[in-house]
Amino acid sequence: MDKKTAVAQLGAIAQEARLDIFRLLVQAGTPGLAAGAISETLNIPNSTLSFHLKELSHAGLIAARQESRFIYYSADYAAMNGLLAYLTENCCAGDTACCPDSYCSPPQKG
Amino acid sequence: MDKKTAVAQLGAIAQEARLDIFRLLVQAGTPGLAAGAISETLNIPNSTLSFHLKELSHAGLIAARQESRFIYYSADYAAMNGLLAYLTENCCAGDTACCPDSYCSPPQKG
DNA sequence: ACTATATTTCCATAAATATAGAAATATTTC
DNA sequence: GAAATATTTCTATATTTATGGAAATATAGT
Repeated sequence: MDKKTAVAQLGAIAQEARLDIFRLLVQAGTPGLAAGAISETLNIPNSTLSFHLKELSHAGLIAARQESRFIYYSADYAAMNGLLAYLTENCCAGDTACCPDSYCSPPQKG
Repeated sequence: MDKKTAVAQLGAIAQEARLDIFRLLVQAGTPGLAAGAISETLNIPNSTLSFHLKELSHAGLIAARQESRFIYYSADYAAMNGLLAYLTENCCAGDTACCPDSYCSPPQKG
């Protein structure tokens, strides 16, 4: 994981609207949701939503796929897991027991 | 986990210098590091470092403890794990098998 | 109380980001 | 090809954030 990438991805979700969007997609699973459905669910105007979707997409946290007139957005789970692993990498100098939950991770390549 | 808190915490580490600082402290373990040691290790001017430490601290991601003339900063692992759990909460509508790694989590209270 | 060390606050400047209406683009159906 | 639906781009404005030098504050030893 590249540091610039991590900063971009964290910045992408460090914003209320985008955090809502991302979590909604994380919970929606691989099929994802159409832009209109997201807009309705979260009550975000189209132009604003479009701006935020582009930010998330540009950061690599979500993917878009066109299907007829709709564009479906879905969470990129591999990217999400990569980011979480980067944050917890080599936690407590490798002593994973120091973390109460299961998030500590050994060092990653890259 | 409160949404505003999550945004504040993500915003705190969505910045190169602060991400470096946070990861350094995550790896340093519970004893933490003195401000001067962080400044030297990461080559960040004192005033700039102080600003960033305050941001991280205010977001609740790190804790400070005074010891003689030094102020030791350390990662708040519970906060970190809470944030990660918030991001992955109810991943894929509860089907944790959809995530390749071990980050998916069931819904949390709050 | 003087000196040295550690850290923070003050300040001004520079840069990045969020918002949403209106217009534009793309796709499907008739 | 016109009408309807879905989404994006353009635009302007308002707000937030990052940087580091210089001065201020705090703690410890002599």
